[in-house]
Amino acid sequence: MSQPVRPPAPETRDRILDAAEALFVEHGFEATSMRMITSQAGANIAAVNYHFGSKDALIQEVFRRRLTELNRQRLAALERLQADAGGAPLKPSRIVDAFFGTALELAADTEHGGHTFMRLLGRTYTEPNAFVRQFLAEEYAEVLERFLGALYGALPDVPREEILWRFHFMMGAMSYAIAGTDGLQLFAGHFDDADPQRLMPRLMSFLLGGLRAPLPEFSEVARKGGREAA
Amino acid sequence: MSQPVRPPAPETRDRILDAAEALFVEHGFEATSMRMITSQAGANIAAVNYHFGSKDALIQEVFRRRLTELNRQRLAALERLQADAGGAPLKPSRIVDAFFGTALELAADTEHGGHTFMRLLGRTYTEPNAFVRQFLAEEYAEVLERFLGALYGALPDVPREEILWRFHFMMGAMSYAIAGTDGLQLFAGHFDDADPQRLMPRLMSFLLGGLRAPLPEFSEVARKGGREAA
DNA sequence: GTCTATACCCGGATAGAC
DNA sequence: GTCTATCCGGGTATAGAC
Repeated sequence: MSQPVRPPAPETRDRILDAAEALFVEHGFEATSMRMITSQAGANIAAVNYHFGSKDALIQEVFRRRLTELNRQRLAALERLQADAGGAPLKPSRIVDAFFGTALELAADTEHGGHTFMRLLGRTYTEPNAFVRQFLAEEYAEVLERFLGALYGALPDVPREEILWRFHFMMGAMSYAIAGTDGLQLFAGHFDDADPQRLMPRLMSFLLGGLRAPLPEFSEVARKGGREAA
Repeated sequence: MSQPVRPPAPETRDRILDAAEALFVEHGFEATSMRMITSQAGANIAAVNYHFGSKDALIQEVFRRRLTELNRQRLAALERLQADAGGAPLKPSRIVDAFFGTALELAADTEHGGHTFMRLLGRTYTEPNAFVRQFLAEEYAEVLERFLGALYGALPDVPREEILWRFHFMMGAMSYAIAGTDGLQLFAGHFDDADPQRLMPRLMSFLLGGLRAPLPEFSEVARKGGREAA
């Protein structure tokens, strides 16, 4: 019955990551104590510090193991589009789908914690915590560069600055879309149809409508009072 | 020289609120200690507990004093629209402007802390903290009811569920719009033009484009793999 | 009514035994 | 690799000064 090499039970570390991810979603980073995490993971308090070094480093690792994979898939989807197009300009809707659709697919995966993670990620973009923001910016640098470049090429008539802002707005909409699938939000009691299956087409319509909207006109004079006029 | 009634120096309480608001924006709720707040406000540690009862109650009061006024203005703007229309259906763009434009105007006020507050509010919609969410939901109940009703009337051909979701998406976009005016976000280094004056038209174009987008089609079969096809 | 000093318990981090 | 003991800083409650 002796197996040649029993894999050296790489358990504790992963159990801590899973427990932390779930608890962070439910309570937030700060309200989740290391004692909560380790007790849920069946580990000792000091195990977090041993395996990760600090609570902050644990948070970072929770994101890293998921985000790296998500952004890899996003880049792969974009590269597939570009290969299929063979040099021709891409359709903006495809690009948007490669970025946001991939994320929503992960959010739809309730079996392996993808949904849990995306809820966490969505609200973390605006985290005040400096090290979290710094880390996210680094993790996203390449993907943003590539997707923005693709959109610039797909929408040559739209000023780049405008595309940049609209991409930013789209990320906000997605963040709230994911958060909104979980009740207990501002619209609690209003949503009759929170079917995750339908979220993707709903969000995609909205995002593309916003991305393709007529360009804004900037009036040189202050526009104060513009709303008051009938 | 004896004045009739010297107003009994209602200072400490307000100084604490101002200090808390500023520190919450910079560090977040949890990372801001009561000792930081009271020392910045020139007050004793126990003053928070005396004036507000707890840190949570202080957070709540920071929001209440600003949010009540913002939502009052929103409702006033909506009522003005309805009075001017005299029973005729409202233009969706006007409704959107009454809600989001009013908020952005507050965000543009850097003199009296409006900007500071809106940054804080934007990221708080998705707070995991249960009591904060609960409180926001109550503060927003009436405004949401009224604005959604107005949009239902203005867009009779759009399913209400769809309007609801799109309103939710719009709030996400606005939240990120405000957060994006402060550098140090994901897009740090990308924005060349973060002029707050231009943010309003930019965001409005996007929101209206999304709101008026063609309705999504829900396929009955699972759409898995739809993106992979060329 | 307003404010202060202080004591309490909980949470994160670390050292060192095993 | 894991656990125990301990330290320091955070929120909170209270007693009492003004």
